[in-house]
Amino acid sequence: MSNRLIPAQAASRKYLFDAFFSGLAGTEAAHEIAFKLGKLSQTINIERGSMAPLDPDKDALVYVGNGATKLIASALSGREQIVAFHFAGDLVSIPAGAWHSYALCALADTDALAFPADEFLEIVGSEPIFLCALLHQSLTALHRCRDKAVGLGRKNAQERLASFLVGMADRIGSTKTGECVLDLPMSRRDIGDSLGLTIETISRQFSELRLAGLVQTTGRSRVLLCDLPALAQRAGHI
Amino acid sequence: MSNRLIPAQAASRKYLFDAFFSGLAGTEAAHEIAFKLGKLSQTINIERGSMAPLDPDKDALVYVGNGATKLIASALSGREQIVAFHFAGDLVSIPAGAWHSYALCALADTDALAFPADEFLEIVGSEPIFLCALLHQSLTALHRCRDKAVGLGRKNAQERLASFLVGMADRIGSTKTGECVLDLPMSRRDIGDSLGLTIETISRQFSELRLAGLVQTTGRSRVLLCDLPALAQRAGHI
DNA sequence: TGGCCTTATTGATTTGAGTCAAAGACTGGT
DNA sequence: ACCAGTCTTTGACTCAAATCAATAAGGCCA
Repeated sequence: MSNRLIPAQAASRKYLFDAFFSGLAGTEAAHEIAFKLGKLSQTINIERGSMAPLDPDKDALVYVGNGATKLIASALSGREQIVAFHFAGDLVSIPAGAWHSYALCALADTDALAFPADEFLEIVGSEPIFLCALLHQSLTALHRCRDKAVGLGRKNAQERLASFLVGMADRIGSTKTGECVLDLPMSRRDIGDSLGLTIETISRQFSELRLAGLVQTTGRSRVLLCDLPALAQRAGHI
Repeated sequence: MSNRLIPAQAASRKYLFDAFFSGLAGTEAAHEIAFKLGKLSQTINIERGSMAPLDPDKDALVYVGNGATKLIASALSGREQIVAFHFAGDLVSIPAGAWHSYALCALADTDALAFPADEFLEIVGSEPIFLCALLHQSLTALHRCRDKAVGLGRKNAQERLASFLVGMADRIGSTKTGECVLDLPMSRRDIGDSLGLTIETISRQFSELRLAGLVQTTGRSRVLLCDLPALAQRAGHI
């Protein structure tokens, strides 16, 4: 049983769809489903900083082939909260008509496949292998979102930043022996919007972590996490 | 395709399992699966205020047959965040070995069925109808959790409480023509732990909403929401 | 019904993060 | 290599919610 979708290596429609689909093949019915999904899918190339062009009236599923995205929720009076980051191989569920309005925005140039959620589920609804993959993706997203909620509800600025860094290390860092090099594709503002803090507070907390010898920064995006266990400790992780 | 599990009417093991299963029946393979799941399931009766006795080392799935529960996440230094509330008919996914430790606690006497998640998925992995139901439950939970994250990250105390009340009205209130009567099974402390606020702040915000004529309270648990649209407006909903 | 214990409300004070403001450092384009 | 514009850092001050403290109300049991 395959639970993990794999990232795409190139931007062309064929590669993108193949990458998406190759994580799922294996059954006899797969060919027909591939055909239907192929027709249903919309290839989107989102350039850094712009929004995925999604129908705001229908729930969407988006497969992120490569690049990186943020999922932004907007409440009244223009306040924005980044609800999740997604990287190559992730599948994002974007609800329409919720309390807040959601938009998917690229942090780097991104190639993706978009599907209307209900039709996707219609097609895939009889194929366990797809459903399993979807289920795992959504459970992973749910568990991440809960951990995020703990941070937003009960942690101070430093714990939130530490938690964010540990989480990113896990997803996009190159770790070895307690150290980790991270190239963050998001700005300080994005980090703030994700952690419920301001850009100034993020900056101050970076300074403190630097002073404590837990991280080093190079330029705007490169971060060296010197001591992951200590950072996880500061993050309030169990 | 059935996406919704139904609540149990009585506490006995048979009724509980039947209620759980009747939301899912329909295929030929159902009988065998029912048998396997029956063997796998553990009936638990959790009394008000106590924790579900779950193996802390294995991911769990819990079907809440009746009653009400809170899912609590604990970070270091004993801080607790309520990550979700669940009512009759809900299926809860509880991860082990995450950043925070999770526990399911009953708000009222509750009857539930507990399953080890991996074995459950093993059994159910080939049956689309179960997977669909699971998928829908987890997507609903994910979308709720995201909306909660927006509140925790970007809303002030009053907006959070308004949002909470509107959400509860949706799930357990009896609504008619813009008004709604709610009997909250959770204490002010629970509300605070869910909204990332203190009990005092909750109390003050209730007072303000009362003063604004948006709610009336009777005793500790009864709340009358006088004007749902206005409340949703205060909640910052789009 | 009365008494006791728990939970909720209200008030005074403190504090951590937000806001406003200014200076410094990257990055991309020419 | 330089310049312009954007992003980041740091500092001074403000404010919303936390904390501390005391009173009031609600619910449960004898």
